[in-house]
Amino acid sequence: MTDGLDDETPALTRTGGAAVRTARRVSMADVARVAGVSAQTVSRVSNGHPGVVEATRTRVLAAMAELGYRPNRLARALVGGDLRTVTALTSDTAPYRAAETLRGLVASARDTGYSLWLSFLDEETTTEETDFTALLPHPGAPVVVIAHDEATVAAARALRRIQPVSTVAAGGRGLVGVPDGADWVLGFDERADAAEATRFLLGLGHETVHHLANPLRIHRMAGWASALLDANRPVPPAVGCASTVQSGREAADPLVRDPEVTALLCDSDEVALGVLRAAREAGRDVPGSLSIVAFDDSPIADCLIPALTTVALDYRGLGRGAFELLRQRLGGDAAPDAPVWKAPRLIVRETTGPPPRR
Amino acid sequence: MTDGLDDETPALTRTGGAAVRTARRVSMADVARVAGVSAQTVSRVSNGHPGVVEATRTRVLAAMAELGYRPNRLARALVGGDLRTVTALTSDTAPYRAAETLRGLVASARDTGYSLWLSFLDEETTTEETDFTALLPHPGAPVVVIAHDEATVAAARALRRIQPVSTVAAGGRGLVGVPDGADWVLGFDERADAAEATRFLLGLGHETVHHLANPLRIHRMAGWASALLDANRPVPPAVGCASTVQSGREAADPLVRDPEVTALLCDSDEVALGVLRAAREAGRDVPGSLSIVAFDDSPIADCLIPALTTVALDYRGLGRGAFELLRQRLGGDAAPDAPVWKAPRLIVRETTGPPPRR
DNA sequence: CTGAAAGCGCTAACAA
DNA sequence: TTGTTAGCGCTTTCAG
Repeated sequence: MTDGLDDETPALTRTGGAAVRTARRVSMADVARVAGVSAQTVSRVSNGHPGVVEATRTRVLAAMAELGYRPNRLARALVGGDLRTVTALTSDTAPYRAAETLRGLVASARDTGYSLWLSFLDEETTTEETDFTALLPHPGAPVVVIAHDEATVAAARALRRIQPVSTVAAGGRGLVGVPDGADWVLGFDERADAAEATRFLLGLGHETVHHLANPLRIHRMAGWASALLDANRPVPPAVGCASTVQSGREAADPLVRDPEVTALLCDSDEVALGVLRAAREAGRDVPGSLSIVAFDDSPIADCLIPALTTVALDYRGLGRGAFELLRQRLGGDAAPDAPVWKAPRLIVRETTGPPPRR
Repeated sequence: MTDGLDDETPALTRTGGAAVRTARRVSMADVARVAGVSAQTVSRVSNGHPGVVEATRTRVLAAMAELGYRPNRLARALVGGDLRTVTALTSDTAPYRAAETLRGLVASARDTGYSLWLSFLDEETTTEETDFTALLPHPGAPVVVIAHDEATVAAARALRRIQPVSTVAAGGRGLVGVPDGADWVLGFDERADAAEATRFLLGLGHETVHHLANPLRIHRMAGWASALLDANRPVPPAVGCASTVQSGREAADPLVRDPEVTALLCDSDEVALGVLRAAREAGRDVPGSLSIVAFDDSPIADCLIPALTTVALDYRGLGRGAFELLRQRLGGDAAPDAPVWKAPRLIVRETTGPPPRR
């Protein structure tokens, strides 16, 4: 190696087929040599340890800059240090909620110099008998599980057993099987949100409100039921569905054929889309003969016809919050006590109105 | 907190705040001791190296199983070995395409024992002056860029310069700025797909077809234009838009107000949803006065009202293909020459019909 | 066919 | 305040 400056990949390309190895990284030793200090001092500077006199510090920093030094996170992690990586564990990133939560997670991770390792729960592999260690970059790696279905909730629990401190289930609060109030769980106040939406529908004059619910979200159900009870209304059986368009369509089918059903609370915008289709096929006019309120306020809500009345939920903020909580539990910083996400907000659009006249 | 029942966290929790270290992993040395061989032999077995007599092999394997040994990938990578990790680089996982591609990637990665590192391009950080090394787990890490917009395309190009072998742009072929025919790029035959969709619309009797296009997808535009030209039809200016619902709605606005526009080819289902809304606001009936064909066949296509005529594209397969290609380029296996994804397919639903009578 | 030695890049512990 | 010694878990030489 002669000059500096080159970094990139000069002659290397021709290495011939297999795993081209990059031009020997600049290591701490290199920096140390240039700065005329020991590797240890470079380490201290690199990690912002106290007790390095300003003069040397500057010298080391200069050498780092000159050489384009970047610490090798693998080596750092190997000695028990921090890989500076969060593992996001989930079963699907396609649903709006999951995608947004992930985005929030990634954003704050990056802001703090963390990288994101993404692990998917295998759909086939059953129950808790998953090999979680295989899902992690290394044992003990901090993970945030983005919990929104049975598989992810089970995973959150199982992980707790293996890794006491480092797991946080974003969106988990209010899910069956996730201990409520656990300090490693983060989620919206689903009970209040559902109650509010239900009251809104009641206020429009509906006799009662039906619920197309994700069976996992017990707090939503509780909020819905109690709002009904408080108003002395009958509580119809909740109808279970997954949080997908198709599932919504199928689950809604019997409901929309029942003229008694005039107001419907849906688990998500995706579900509501399916409901809209089912209603149309059953000849139900929305909102003329059927009102719909959903949750999420994803980008589709605004453009559907009719546009969806829905509760806007800040999943991105939730993702950010999950990361903060994780760092905090890892002993990083003090608790970030400012509220992390925007308050939920019922956005009234076109799918809601008074019940049909009898 | 007193009770039992709460399972989890045995004695470990009390370690006191910071990074609880898990109960010392079992290492190669441990296995070696139990098997009565040297660590080196364990390594050989672990990596399937030849030249280990069957008897020892079995013994080592038994010891591994007994101890629950898992190789430490960080240590392995540190010595120049393979981290067994793919980095997916993209700007957003929310769009259906990106989400599905990612899924495919993750699926085949897992099947081969790889993990996935997810890196997001920073929206703010401009141009190619991004610090790509910072986006990678370690220098030289193999990455698949899921390219679908300017930022990702730029990233794909920039990465090439740094890492000759290991990048593959899924979905990149046919994007401006990605060298066509490059053997590190994988994508659908967008030209043919767009031409087919255009011909379909022409066949319905439309005088011409307008195009709400992602300006990056030149091959789509080429296919569309040439289908028009082949049929001796006028080629109207393509209207640019991003691949989002809102962008579709805005971009479609002038188009749907123009009665001359009777057929519209849209960049994605998301865009088409926005178009549907714009059409509705302009009082255009779909498909009565305006026909729409989109691309993707995402879950929403089927449930929109009217249901979307769209070209189904197998992004999941694309993701799988990208991973295979990557492995192959890394010198892994032979080329997987079986086609990796399902052929595109025009699914005719409810947004298409003959043009309005004049 | 198997083992021993050396070292990847880093940090904890101790010494100076 | 700084340097030295060790060693994380693994793989690559090179010997036996």
